[in-house]
Amino acid sequence: MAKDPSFLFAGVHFNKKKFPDDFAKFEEKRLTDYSVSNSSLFGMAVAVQEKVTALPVKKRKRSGATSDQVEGFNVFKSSELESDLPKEQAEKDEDSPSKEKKELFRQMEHDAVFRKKLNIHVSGAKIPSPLQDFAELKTRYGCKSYLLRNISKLGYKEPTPIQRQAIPVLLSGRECFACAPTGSGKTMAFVCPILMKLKDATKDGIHAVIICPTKELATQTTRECKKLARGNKFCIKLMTKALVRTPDLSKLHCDILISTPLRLRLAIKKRKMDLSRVEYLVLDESDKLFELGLVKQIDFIVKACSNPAIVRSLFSATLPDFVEDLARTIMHDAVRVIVGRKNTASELVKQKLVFAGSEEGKILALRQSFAERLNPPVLIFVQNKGRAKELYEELVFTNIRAGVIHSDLSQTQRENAVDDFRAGKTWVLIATDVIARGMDFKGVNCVINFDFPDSAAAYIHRIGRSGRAGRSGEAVTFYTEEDIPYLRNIANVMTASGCEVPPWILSLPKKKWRKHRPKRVSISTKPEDHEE
DNA sequence: AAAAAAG
Repeated sequence: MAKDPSFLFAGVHFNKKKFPDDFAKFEEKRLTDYSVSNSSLFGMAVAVQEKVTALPVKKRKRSGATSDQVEGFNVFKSSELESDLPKEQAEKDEDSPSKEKKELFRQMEHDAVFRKKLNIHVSGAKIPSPLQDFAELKTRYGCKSYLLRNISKLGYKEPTPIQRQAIPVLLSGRECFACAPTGSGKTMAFVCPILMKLKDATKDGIHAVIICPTKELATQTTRECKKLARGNKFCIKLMTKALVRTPDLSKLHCDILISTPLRLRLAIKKRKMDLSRVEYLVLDESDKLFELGLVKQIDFIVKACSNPAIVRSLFSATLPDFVEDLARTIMHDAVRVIVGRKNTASELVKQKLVFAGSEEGKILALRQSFAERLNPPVLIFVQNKGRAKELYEELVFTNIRAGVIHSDLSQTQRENAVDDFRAGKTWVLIATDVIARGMDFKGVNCVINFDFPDSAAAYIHRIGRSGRAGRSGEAVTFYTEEDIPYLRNIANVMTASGCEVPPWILSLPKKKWRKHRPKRVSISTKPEDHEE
């Protein structure tokens, strides 16, 4: 296993030198904002705090120190700063400081054991205890009954590790990096604290913003928010074309606004949308949002959210080091929550590699596998839009009910493709990476990587459409001669999540991700090609 | 290097 997890993103071309500048500028502004709106002392405390909290992270990177050592650092730090104790602990035994200290220490030991049991790794100062159960939301944080009712009605039995830790962190007003496997309930983990913190009396401005990399994901997240908020009069809005055209967008009231980056940036720029009162900003699939081409828009949005008391959080199943480094320059006293190991695939997915020989071999292998056993719903990922269209043409004339989705389709066509697949009208959905991230389809039994993925991160997200919410799943990845140099990168992910890989693949030379994707010959077994 | 993110 490679020591450096950044191998995962070796193929991502990212100008590390360039963007820290943008963020440095932002940071400058942020610090001055602090000194204007708050006391300058507070601004200084921020800088000092960041210096201190950066230490354990660096230590971890260099020496591969375990999270326990990192937590040990926090134990030390917290016991020094008892004036800032969480309320519930500070209230106890006010008359006897040594007893108070002991009780706190006992609690922290207990938390450390509990986190270890659940494979939760944390770093940062004064991290709140993980939740024992959802009921604790009421006892510890005064959560309203409607939300607990919705949580139970929606079938959440007990919190997943990311929910156990990220919810208390966000509720305590701390910024947060969160990395947890695909399908482990990250969306609920950031929506729930927002709903709890919103004051239903306020009727002005935008209070929380969630950014998603695709329209499909934004739509899904909006629906999820509305389900959790049911029975309450919160205003939850998806940033649609129609909404952008609303007259007087600058006076829009909305409790939670969900948007894709470009559309929101345009609304701020052209329609004077006002984000200065935003209290919560969530960057979902944050590593995707920090990719070249999107990061500038994210930067613009982050700057537009000028409320100095804002709580920002980053969520993803893959969190490369460069994203953390970049984000750390803008985050303030952030807590880092990692469930399991960073950048690993869901262990619920049984992964397989299949040598398909050539491009023609792939379509044959697909046809044969469908003839033997078609266990819908099945998702098929291809390299680009053109190939999605081609493969769809291949399957549309068979008795297999197939759908297709990619960004060349109209908004309605895209929506229909998702809806039909969800409703079971189509058994097989052919897709580009547009739906590789975050999309939650009920019980996808099998993900087929018809074309080899672009990166280990893409692989992890693609196969993560299956094996969600505790269900098992299957993933098959086709490869050809051209893909062999990159096979080992995927094989490493497979072994890390407990799947068997032929030994010869693991002994292949290490290779960084390609700069040029293979030009794949067209998928060409159309009947007319053969008959004429 | 493609895909996605506007209109």
